[in-house]
Amino acid sequence: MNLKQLSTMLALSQTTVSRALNGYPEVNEETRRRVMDAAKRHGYRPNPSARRLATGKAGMIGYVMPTGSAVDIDPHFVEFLSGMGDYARHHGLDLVLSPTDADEEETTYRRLAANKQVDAVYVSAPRPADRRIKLLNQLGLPYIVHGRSEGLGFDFPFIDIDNEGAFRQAGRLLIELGHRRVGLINGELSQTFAVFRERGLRQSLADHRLDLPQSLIRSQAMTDEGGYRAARELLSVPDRPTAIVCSSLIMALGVFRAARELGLDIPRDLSVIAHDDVFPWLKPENFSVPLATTRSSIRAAGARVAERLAARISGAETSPVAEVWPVDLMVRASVAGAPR
Amino acid sequence: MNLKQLSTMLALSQTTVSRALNGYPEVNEETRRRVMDAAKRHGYRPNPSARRLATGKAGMIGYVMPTGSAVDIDPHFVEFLSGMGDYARHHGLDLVLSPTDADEEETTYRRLAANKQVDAVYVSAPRPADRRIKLLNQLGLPYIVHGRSEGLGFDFPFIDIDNEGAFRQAGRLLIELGHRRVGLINGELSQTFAVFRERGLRQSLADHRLDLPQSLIRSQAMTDEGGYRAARELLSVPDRPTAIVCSSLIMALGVFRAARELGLDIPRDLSVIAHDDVFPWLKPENFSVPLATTRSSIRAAGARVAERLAARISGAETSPVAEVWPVDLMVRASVAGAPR
DNA sequence: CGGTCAATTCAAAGCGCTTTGGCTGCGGTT
DNA sequence: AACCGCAGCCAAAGCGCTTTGAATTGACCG
Repeated sequence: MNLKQLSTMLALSQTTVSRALNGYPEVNEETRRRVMDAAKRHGYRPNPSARRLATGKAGMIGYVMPTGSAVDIDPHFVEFLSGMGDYARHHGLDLVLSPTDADEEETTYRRLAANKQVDAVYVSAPRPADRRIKLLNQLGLPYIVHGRSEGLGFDFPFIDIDNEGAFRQAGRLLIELGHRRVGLINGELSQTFAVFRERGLRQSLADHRLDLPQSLIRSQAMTDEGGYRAARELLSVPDRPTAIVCSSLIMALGVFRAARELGLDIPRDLSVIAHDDVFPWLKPENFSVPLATTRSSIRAAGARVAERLAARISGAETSPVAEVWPVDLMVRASVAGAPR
Repeated sequence: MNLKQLSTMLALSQTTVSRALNGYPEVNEETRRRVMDAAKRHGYRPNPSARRLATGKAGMIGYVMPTGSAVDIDPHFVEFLSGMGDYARHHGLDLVLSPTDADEEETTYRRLAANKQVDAVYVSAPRPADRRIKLLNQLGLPYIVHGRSEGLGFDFPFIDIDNEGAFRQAGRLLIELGHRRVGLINGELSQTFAVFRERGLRQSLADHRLDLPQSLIRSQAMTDEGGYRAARELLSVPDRPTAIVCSSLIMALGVFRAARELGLDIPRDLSVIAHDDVFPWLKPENFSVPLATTRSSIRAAGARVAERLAARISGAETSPVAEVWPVDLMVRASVAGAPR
């Protein structure tokens, strides 16, 4: 069932039917009703390829997905995706993933833009001075960055959580509890969020004339094993930290394991705070000692990004709006006063 | 730069240029070279919408993604996706995710098929007698199922791992080690894989005239908390199992925690074997006691599904090929002889 | 009563590509 | 010398939709 068939069936022109369906005003209300009705009854659905060709709009949101044996997509991605799906579902948007070799990202963005394969894209895990953002800006393809980038020299639309504030809060709490040596187990510093988190923690310490020496920092892939290794290293020196702030729940698993192996009791000997992106399958309150966290739902962020992308596509949003979400500090049993 | 421009530029017809580019034989080799050359030099890329409209082929693989606040996409999905990406990337295929309310899946499949938005789809997490499979079969949209379904009354193309064999092996090992009471912490039985795993374990026990009573089985969502709860229940009775087989690494986290709380030593008091889908961020060898697993890379499966979908699209594969992958049993320190 | 205007409707021109159905030469046949 | 067959190329017809520019109609105006 296509437009032509439908319109002859109704003894109307394709023009009118098309307009009736797309809500144009210059169509008689009764005619519109007839058309809508017939369309529904015959299950008419406009062919998206044809529509795309005619309008140049794709009705899709794109994501350039770096892949390759060396690239691990982390589990945060799927939560974020769920969030985008939550929004997209109600707005007839589909999501297109374009898998790409890590070193061909640029080509892929260009292709998506040139072909108008998608109306907008989102950029995740931005790095400082991220080249993708520069490129997108120049291509004129609508986009939203999930996270932030620094040193780009222009404003761009993003949504991010207040990573700096989150870790500043975490640090402040620990200091108030008497901790003086606080360790940081972070994601890789090539990611902006990790830079911000370090900055936040450092600042809370500086506010109390305390230091965050390099020896107390580890920055690496956010895996269970990474957390474990880092914690072993930090905790195996004589002057070990009495508290650790850590960038993900998965890393925290490794931290707990390391503490156990070293015979350190949480929170008596070691306080731990981790950032929680809110996974349905791993919850901080279920850790062997309920884990204090800085919490922000990455899924909610996904939904919001989709919403803003839709706004940019429709032209409702045009300026480089910066949106920073506050982060909740959830105090749980894994923090306590510093051992003395 | 479009076909028309390119062809006038070359003083050739669109027909010839199109054919040259698409490798049709009725084009002079030298002409073809010239065309190819000019196309590359000017960065010509055929507009996919136009091509789609003309050919009816989409160049995309679809996935109907159930979403909604009640629906959690589990982290396996992203690994699977990575795998599809690994293949798709080299073959110019994009992936389209159509987020859908759980109860509108059927509509979405129909839409994808009717509009030819995608050339093929894959179906994940199949249930027994899965209606989606029935529907796809009838719609004539190429598809591959990742996993199996039973009781459909016809053959369909799928790829699955040998869940039954895996858990049979796991059971056999435990029995040989002297275990007589073996518990099962499974995913929900609405999923076919869970049915197969239970069947496999039951069979290994039956081979030795042993029973798998309902009291030793828990089937539920595969979360850390689920694993914990189930393990607490199984282990809190007087006649507790001496071994537990468990359907996922994430659940195993909860099992370990429960054992720790109950003062049970792994493997002295309790042997544990879990199924490992191979996550880069959580590895069985890094558990507090290295965890024995039945292992199969879900990412590899994703790549293979993409490959077979491509084959079905091109017509290279037509029959309902069933592909079942063997599963490796990785024996590690979490299993030992039964306590006596 | 001719003319104007707003409300509706329509025919037709694209959008950029693939594909059908020729057409043109030229070497080779008979 | 007339005829074939084939390699190579082309014009034009779609694919199904949106949108431009015009036509039609009836109400309303002076």
